[in-house]
Amino acid sequence: MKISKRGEYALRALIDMGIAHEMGRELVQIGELARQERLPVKFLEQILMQLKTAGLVDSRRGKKGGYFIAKPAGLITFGFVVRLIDGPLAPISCVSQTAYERCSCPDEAHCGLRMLMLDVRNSIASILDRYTLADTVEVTLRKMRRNKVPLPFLGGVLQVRPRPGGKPAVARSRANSQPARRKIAKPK
Amino acid sequence: MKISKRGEYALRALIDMGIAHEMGRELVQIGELARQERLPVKFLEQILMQLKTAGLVDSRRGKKGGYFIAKPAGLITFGFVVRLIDGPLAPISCVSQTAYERCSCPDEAHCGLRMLMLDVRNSIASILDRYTLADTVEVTLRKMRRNKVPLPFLGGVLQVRPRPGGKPAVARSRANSQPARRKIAKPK
DNA sequence: CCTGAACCCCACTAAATCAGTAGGGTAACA
DNA sequence: TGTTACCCTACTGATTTAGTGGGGTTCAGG
Repeated sequence: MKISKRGEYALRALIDMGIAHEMGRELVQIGELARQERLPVKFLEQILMQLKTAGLVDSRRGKKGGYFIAKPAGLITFGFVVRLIDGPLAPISCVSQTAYERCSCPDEAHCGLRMLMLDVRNSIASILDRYTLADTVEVTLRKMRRNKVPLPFLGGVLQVRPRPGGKPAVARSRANSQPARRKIAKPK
Repeated sequence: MKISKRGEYALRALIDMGIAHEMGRELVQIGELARQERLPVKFLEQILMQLKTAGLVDSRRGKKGGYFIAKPAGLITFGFVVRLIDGPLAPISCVSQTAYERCSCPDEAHCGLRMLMLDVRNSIASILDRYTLADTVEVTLRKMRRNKVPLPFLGGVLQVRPRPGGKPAVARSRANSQPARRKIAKPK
């Protein structure tokens, strides 16, 4: 039931970019993302390309370039990203809603495994399709502030100037565009 | 988030053996399982070996041999089987309860992805660790009876004899002359 | 106009996993 | 003693994974 490293890195990078945006940084360079999450630059580059093609991320080239999320964090669900990188959420494809495929069992309507796996897939999807990047960014930042750990993407940030037509820079508005629908469970 | 074919086949075979047991068949031959689920015999054989080593299944050799579940179906959880064949349920290993492994992120306690994936893993585990083979067998049989579809593994311990001569029978007339003395175990 | 930082775009690959095949060996029943 | 069905090991082709490598293009700043 694992997701791939590729998927994991994609999600980490997106969360980082979401946090950066919330901190007033609209551009993040790939090197900084890679350093923050301690993962290989060139691999991350591939992944960001994929996210860009999918419209989740955009970038600016040139000397002061970088990446940024291409739409409001409240509109990016984890389900979308995981499906994009790792394919369907369903444990077996005969219960997938987005990529159904018939399986080898003789009678799908009376397949006990199918009933069970449908439960599992619904349970996964109900989490991953409900939570957005905004939710996670908000929870993460709140927790960091409460525990007084240094926030990322603060150091030497003064070169923030969006291209004309870009989204205006916003300085730490905790108010979320999309209200969180559920609370993320606290780790033990 | 897929489980492997191997895992899927293992679960199918176990469910079949559970049904067979419920129908009064204590032994099921591998060929019958493979035919029922339409999957390669030799591959299934490997899988059953693995289940046997794990103590889920036992077997009898020789001419009237076969496989059977080695303990009450109510004690076999899907979580156990999936973990056995496919490894941990957790989407990323830093939220696995049974096979925790540190990930590359700088601060696990404030990792947004981790919080989310912990939710996912708990949600999966709560289903897979709660449901047993007995539950699924019961639900499946009830549904089959309600919809009046022919039940598999009828015919008690008697088995359909193959055509003498070695070649498999062309027609699949599995008409059972014996009125099935079905030992219907009452659903709880 | 030049330089260098940063994104863009392929190609490639070592290792692992997957999904089986193949081919005997051994126990038990008739 | 022969057949049937389980037991065991090895192997393999295809695919996926997790990256590397190496240039090319764009753009700010001097």
